[in-house]
Amino acid sequence: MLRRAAPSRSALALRFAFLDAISASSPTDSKLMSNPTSSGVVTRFAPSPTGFLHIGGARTALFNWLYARHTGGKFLIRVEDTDRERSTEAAVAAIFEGLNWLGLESDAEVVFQHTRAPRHVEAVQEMLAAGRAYRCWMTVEELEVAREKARAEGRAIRSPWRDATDGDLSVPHVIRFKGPLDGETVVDDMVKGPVTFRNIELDDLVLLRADGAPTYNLAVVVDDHDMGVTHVIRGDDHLNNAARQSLIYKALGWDVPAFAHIPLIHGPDGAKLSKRHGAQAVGEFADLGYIPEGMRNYLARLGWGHGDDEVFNDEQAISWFDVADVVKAPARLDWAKLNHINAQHLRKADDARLTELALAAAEKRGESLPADARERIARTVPEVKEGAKTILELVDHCAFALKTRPLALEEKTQKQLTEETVERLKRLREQLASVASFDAPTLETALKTFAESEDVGFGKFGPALRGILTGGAPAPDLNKTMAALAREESLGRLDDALA
RNA sequence: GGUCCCUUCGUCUAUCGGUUAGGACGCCAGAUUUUCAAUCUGGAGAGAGGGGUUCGACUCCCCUAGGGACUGCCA
Repeated sequence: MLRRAAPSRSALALRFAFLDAISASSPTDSKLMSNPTSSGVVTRFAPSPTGFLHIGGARTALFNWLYARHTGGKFLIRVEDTDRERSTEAAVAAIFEGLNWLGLESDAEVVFQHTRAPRHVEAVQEMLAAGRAYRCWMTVEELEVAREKARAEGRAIRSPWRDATDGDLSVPHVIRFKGPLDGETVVDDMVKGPVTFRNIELDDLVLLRADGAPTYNLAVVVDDHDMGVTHVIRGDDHLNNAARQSLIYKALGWDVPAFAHIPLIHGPDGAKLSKRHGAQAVGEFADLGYIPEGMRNYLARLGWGHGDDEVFNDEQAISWFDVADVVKAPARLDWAKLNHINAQHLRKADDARLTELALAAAEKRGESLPADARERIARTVPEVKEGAKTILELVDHCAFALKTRPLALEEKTQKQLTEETVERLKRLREQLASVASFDAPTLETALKTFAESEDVGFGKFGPALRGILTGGAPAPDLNKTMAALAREESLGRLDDALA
């Protein structure tokens, strides 16, 4: 089901006349139309490739993705690279790397906006022919003066060429939209509610630059229409643009899509997110050890909620998400809560996967690792993952198992190794050597049995044992620590210290 | 300057005219204890201010204050 326009008779006539004129040579909107979806909903994420994928952009993408999944619709991606000067290949790559890491992939081929320039120009020709656009020869200097004057008078800027009938076509000029001077435009926003703008306040924005290149405000409208986008979910910095864009839709005789302007994400201090707040790029969050599902959960909870639900999976998020429930106010990034949410997902994650992530993180850190690091981490991860908030913490928690014999003992441990304790630990060593299976539950029993047989509490040998096994590194319960080390390494470390 | 948006514990949020204003993170205290965490229990902690409307406002309206966006031949 496509969102076809329900244009007025005159607009329709103009449109068809124009399409006949350009006929087969120009790209038409039909080839971009996505296939019908069961719900008819089509959302999109339209990043501008001038930098990395910002955390705020990631959340915008997530909301679009969630809404499309929730409604059984489609999620599309379009790269807004009409500004050829500022768009870079590296940025495109970085954005997709971030999107892929988060698991947000387009349901159709990605559209690069700059390739659609002919179609954008086509739409402008149409508006020009219909008297809904005009050529403007204002110079940069004239514009500056006019802008200052308009600002001082507290009104929108108007070009003197708006009603001109002549002009030298051989001289470079822009083409502006000819907006209505009276009446008002209402953006019925799904998040903010109806927002009314008086048309007189809306300036005539440039559609085509002097070099003939389309501008953002023109390109979004044409592409969203051609791609069959039904719901435009984006940052609320575009709310003002929505009114101008609505006018363009109407001038073209097209249906205006539903708009949902979501508030931006701010830094912990409430100011716009910037470098001094730490990470901004999703790639940085990945490097800090956050995992995609944790990130998705946290991001979904920023500016949206479903009752008291805090920790949830994708399936739940998809079934619960609705744009109507998005919060109106901007949210602040809270690292502590991100850590907590991520920790919840980390403990549910598959051990083999965590092992690989931890190994990669350790290698990336440039740590010198034993040859059997993977095996050591694999044994340790199940015992320590409940205490880790990030992959980086997980690596820290594995550190004790990655040490190689003989371990350097802390001074504290050496002091604890009195003759009595050494003898006791030697007896313990013999007990441990004979346990049937070197797993945590069995070892726990063995330790308890040993303490009882010695008629002492753990305090009499636990700290020293720990020191010997870990060299002072943080580690889980002694039974788990030994299980992670396995029999040979555990006994070996004991022998090194008790010799 | 103009237009527009926003405002519940420190933070994220619930509430959609009637609640002791709920939950989560964080924080504090206690429990546990063989380190660091984790875990468990308890606690402190909020409707920006002022007017209305109403029998009754966090909830609806207005004003003020504060924050933000836009005001580009950037997106």
